[in-house]
Amino acid sequence: MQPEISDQILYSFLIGGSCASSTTTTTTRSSFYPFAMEDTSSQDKALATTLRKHREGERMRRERINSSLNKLRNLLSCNPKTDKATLLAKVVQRVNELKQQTLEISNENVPSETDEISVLNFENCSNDDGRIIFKLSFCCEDRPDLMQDLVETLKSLQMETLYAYMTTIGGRTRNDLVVVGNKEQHSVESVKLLQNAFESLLERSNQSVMMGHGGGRERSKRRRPLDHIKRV
Amino acid sequence: MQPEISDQILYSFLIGGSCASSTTTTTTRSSFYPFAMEDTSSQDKALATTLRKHREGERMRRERINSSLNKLRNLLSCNPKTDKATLLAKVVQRVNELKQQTLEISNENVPSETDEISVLNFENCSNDDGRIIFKLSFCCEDRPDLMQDLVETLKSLQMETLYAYMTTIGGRTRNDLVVVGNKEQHSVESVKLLQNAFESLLERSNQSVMMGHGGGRERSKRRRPLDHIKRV
DNA sequence: CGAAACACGTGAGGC
DNA sequence: TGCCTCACGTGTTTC
Repeated sequence: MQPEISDQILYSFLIGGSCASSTTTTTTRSSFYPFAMEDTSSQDKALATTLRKHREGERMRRERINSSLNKLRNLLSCNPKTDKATLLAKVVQRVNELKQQTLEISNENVPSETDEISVLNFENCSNDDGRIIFKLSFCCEDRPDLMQDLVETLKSLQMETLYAYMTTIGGRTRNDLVVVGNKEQHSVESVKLLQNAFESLLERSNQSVMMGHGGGRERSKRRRPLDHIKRV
Repeated sequence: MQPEISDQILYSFLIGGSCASSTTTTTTRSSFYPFAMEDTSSQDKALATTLRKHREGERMRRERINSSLNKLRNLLSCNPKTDKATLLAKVVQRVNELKQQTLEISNENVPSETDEISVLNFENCSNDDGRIIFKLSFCCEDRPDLMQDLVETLKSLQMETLYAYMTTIGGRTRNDLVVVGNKEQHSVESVKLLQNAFESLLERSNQSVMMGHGGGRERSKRRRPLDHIKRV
């Protein structure tokens, strides 16, 4: 876009043609014209090449930056003409969102070392389709028939599983479930039902674990030093 | 940092002091000095304020951009002195990573409309601790005893579940499992074992579904228009 | 016309 | 010293 100024003009300008930068310049200059070569020493030439390198380096730098900016425009799939400031603001927002998402996912599914239950209903999920949705999370000692137990518990409560994220590490398991019930049979109060049902489920887990090998079913082969931790 | 040049000098320079930009300038200028006030008309003053606004606007723009850049420096938790180019390159990389991560997670867990099985072993997970790890994914019609069936199948194969991500939507379910087996009993060949075992598991699923209400267990109450789709 | 965005070349400063 | 990065003010374009 901008017309390229030749180096000749450039360094002549620097040496002789200083205007705003030099306040001592007088009007009585014998030669102001750029191509008056008698004034140009080797020093001036060196300065000129320095400036040229500087200029080119700066251009490369701008290219690198703008290259990344364009990539970001594509990644956020926004208008190619989006200006830098708004683009970067959007990038900040997006990175924040993505960071939080992955954090939630990766942290949520790590089994805790103590037994826990959490039940809540999704008030905001009020699409009025006659269903009521609950989120259920619990951590406990793992056992082979836990899944079966879980399914039967929900069946007895007349509830269905929508999503289940289950993680088992070293004998302990964390389960995050989204379950639905009919509104004819369930209300917000069913939170307590779920709570009670899964408390007894965890209770059964503990008993089965505490009975040891001789009693009920055999324990998981892999043990990690968690058995000594108190139950809540 | 940079010394602020007064508007006076500035617009005088613009009008009278044109050097490199104007090629028609002659040496015979009566007044070249910036502070020759006799030349300053109201037009010049207007031009000066225009320039001042322009300058300030540009400063604001830079501030907005650099503000976002600093936020990104914090978000990526990298050195506050990281230069713009490398910072932006890192941002591109990070956004790509995060995008792919969340995409994998959110897309992987949507049940497909056709029955599918995929088994592979993690060659790269060779920590030589006597265990061999497999990743197992399958989609099929949902049924109440699926989980129990799954657990029993793995038990018969002498394998344990490390992670399980299960999603059920409208009667169809997708299960992604990471299972481990002992290296004394299992090798890479066990991929086929798993494949066969879960093919028959899916086969049982189809039979139980096709038997309808009269036969086996009752079907899920929520139905979506998928039953007519051919099985593979 | 003004407001806003961009690329440019330059001076300053860090290593 | 030279190389690199930044902030700055400007000329230009677009709406």
